[in-house]
Amino acid sequence: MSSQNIPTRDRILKSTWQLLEVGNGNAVRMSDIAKAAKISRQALYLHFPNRADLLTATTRYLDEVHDIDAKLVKSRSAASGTERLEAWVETWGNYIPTIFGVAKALMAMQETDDEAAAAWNDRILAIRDGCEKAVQALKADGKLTDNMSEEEATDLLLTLLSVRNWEQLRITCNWTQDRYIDMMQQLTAQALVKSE
Amino acid sequence: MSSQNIPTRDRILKSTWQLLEVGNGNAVRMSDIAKAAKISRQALYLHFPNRADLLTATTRYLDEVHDIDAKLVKSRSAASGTERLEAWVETWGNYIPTIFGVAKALMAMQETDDEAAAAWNDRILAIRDGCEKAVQALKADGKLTDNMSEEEATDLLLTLLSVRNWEQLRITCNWTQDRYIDMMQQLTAQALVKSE
DNA sequence: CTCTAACTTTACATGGTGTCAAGTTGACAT
DNA sequence: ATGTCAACTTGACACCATGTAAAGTTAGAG
Repeated sequence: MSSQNIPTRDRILKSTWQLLEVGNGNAVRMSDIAKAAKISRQALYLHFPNRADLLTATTRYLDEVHDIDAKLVKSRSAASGTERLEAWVETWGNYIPTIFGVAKALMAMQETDDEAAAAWNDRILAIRDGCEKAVQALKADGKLTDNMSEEEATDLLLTLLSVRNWEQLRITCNWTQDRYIDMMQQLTAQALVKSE
Repeated sequence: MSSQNIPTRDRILKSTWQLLEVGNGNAVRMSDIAKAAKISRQALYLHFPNRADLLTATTRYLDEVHDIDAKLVKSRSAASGTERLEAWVETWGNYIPTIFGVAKALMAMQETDDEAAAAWNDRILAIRDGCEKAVQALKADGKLTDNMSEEEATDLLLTLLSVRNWEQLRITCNWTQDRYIDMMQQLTAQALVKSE
C-alpha cells in the first residue's frame, strides 16, 4: 500500500476528507476516520485535540491541495465588474463540491460546539470577502443596482451562494453542476446589476 | 398559574415551542422541555415516543394555532400570476419566524435521525406545493421566464425561500423582516417573471 | 544498548436519548 | 369503603459518541 508511506497526519486528513466526501458529510465518527487512516481512535487525538480541530484542519488541507488562492487571484483579474461577479460565482460555485462534505460536518457541529462555530465563521468571512470585492467592483463601474446598499448586496450575494443552497439545488433537486453555476450567474446578475 | 389547567399535552407543545423560540432553535433537551412543562422527563415519553415526534407534533400545533391553511387560501385568491407569487412569498416569509425554532431543531436532527428527516421532508413538500402553485399561476399567465422549466422554477423558488436563507439574512445579517420580504419579492420576480 | 516519539490497548468520565419497572395519587364507579 | 384505572413520579440502566488517562509496545537514532 502506498498509503502506508504517507505521513500519518496527511493520511488522517485525506481519510477525513474522503469519508465526508463519499458520505455527503453525514455522520462520520472519529472511530470511522481512525479506521480509514489505519490507526487507533486514540492516535487521532495525538494529532488533533478534538473533532472540530480535525475538521478545520481538513478544510485548510483542501485549500492547499486545490490551491484555492491561485484560483481566487485569477477571478479577480476580470476586466469589468459584471465579469468579475460572473467569475467569482463560477470560482466559488465550482469549489463548493470539493469542500461540501467537510463544510456540512462543520455546520452540523456548529450548533452545539463553540469552537466549530468559530472555525466555520472564519471560513465564511473569507467567502464574504470575495462577495464584497465583487460588489465593490460592480459599484466602481456604476453598475450596482440602486435597490440596495453595498452591504446589503454583499449579504444577499453571500446568501445566494451559500453551501446550503448549493446542496438544495445540486443534491436534493438533482441539478447538474453546470446548471447550478449558470443559474447562479443569472440570478446574481439580475439581483445586483443595474438594469437600464 | 393558569398553565396548570391546560391539558398536559398542550402544555408540553407550548413549552417546546417557547423554548425553541427564545433559544432560536439551539440545544433544547428533553429534560429542559419537561422542566418547562412542569412534569418529569419520563412523563414526556408517555405523550411522545421520541424527540422527533415531539418536534413534528409541535409544528402541527403551530400550524393549527396560527391557522396557516386559512392564510394560504387567501394568498391563492390573488388575481394575476405575479400577484400570486408576491402573496405567496409574503405569506410564507412571514410565517417563517413563527416556526423557525422548531424548524431549526428538526433540521439539526435530520442529519442523524431518519424519522426526523422524513418529518421535515413532509413539511418541505407542503411548502414546495405552494411554490409550484405560484409557478403554475405564472405559467398560466404566460409570464414565466423562458430560462427554465416549471420544475426548475419551483426548485429555485423553494431554495430562495428556504428557512436557512431567512436565518442568514434575518438573524446573521440582521435584516428587518420587512426588508427580507421586500427583497425576496424583488428577487423572485426578477428570477421567474418574464421581462419584456 | 538505550532513549524517545509514535503508536496501541484498555478503561473510564460525561452528556444526551430512550427503556424499564415499581410506586403514588386522585377521580370515579360500584 | 373499596377497587380500579389513567396519569404521573422516581430511580436505575443500556446505548452511543466524544474526550481523557495511563500503561505497554515498537522501530529508529544516537
